[in-house]
Amino acid sequence: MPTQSRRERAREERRELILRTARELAESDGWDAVTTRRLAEAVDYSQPVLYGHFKNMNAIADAVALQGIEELTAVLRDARETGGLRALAHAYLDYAAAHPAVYEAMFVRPTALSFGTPDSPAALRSAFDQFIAAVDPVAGDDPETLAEVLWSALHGQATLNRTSRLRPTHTQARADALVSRLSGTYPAPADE
Amino acid sequence: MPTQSRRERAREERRELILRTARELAESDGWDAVTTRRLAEAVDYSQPVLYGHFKNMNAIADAVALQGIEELTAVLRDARETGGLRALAHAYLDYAAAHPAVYEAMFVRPTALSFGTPDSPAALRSAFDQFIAAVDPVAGDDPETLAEVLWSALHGQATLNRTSRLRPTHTQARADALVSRLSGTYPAPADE
DNA sequence: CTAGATTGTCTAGCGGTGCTAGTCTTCGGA
DNA sequence: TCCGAAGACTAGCACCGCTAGACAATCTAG
Repeated sequence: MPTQSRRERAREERRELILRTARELAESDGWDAVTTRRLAEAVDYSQPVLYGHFKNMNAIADAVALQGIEELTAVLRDARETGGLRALAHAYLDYAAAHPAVYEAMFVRPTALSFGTPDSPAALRSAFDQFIAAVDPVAGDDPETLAEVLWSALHGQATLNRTSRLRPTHTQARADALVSRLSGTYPAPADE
Repeated sequence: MPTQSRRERAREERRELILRTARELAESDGWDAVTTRRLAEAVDYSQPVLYGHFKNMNAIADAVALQGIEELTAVLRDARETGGLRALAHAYLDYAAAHPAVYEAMFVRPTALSFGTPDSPAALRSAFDQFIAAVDPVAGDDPETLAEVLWSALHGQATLNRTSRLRPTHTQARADALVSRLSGTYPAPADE
């Protein structure tokens, strides 16, 4: 049985090598640079080996996205428990800025991951739950809608920040303004 | 002079034919389907003709994006003048939903259009001015930041709506919730 | 210990992509 | 009328995702 297991272990390691390499390649040169040939070259195997582990190139990006969602969920949970809504917002934008390629795989590239409500990979639902928990204190009835508003607003900032479509000097101010307005605590408590 | 003009006119018509066809193709089959061969085939010319009018394939998408920005600006101006912030928000999302490929060319695909503040094609600045004007009544000092917050929030909703990452039943509710919170006119503080 | 089946891996190749060099043809101006 | 410019095309390069088919290594069974 150790034989069988040995093979499975090697196989799993190869899979992770591919994933890790793809992620690094994407993060350093963009997803366009992650081609079957280049990726195969980087892991020192031939292209067909990739297809023994993943259905196609897209499935590799999807797998990276899934990793990212789990990471992001942990980051968001921690931030929310520590510093509430404002901390969560900044943590989200920080993560997107720090891992642009992973972020792109998660939420920008077309993906086969199911987001609706059918059987989302649990990780997805769990990430979204952080948003619901974060807005709960300030949401009226229907926290889910407000959570969607928050998430999409952050997502918009993350993507437009990245593509240089917003003033790079005001990323913090935008995040703060969003949180203030959404939570209803803005005009600045008068002044002190 | 009519001779020279004749050529120029024909050239301009060809350019517009390419642009129109590319837009239709993108809108019906997605930008991935807009390849030099297919596009050339559709306009009944050979591929090199495309390069006589545009530097490369990306420049064609950029040109479509520029058209879209002008359209969108007009739509936003009209909505804002008629129904203020709320109308502008819904008009934005409606435009994005009605012309997904053009929207993608404008704000999702990597583009060579300069968004910063250097010499944005005027159309860009003019579109953004609609957001500033819309939030001005409810913004404190710094309407520009709030305008960026509004725009990115709408952009986030537009893109996540499109990729089925938000509940399709609640697009209106999300837009309304965003506008309410940003303008500060929501559940009514406290409860009555 | 050997025979056969399974698994791993590779080379080679298909059709498609963006883009360009080189050639020919058509047309406007002197 | 002749010539140069502009228009258009065929052919081709290097790359892409992906797969078929051959070969080598390994495990399983007798």
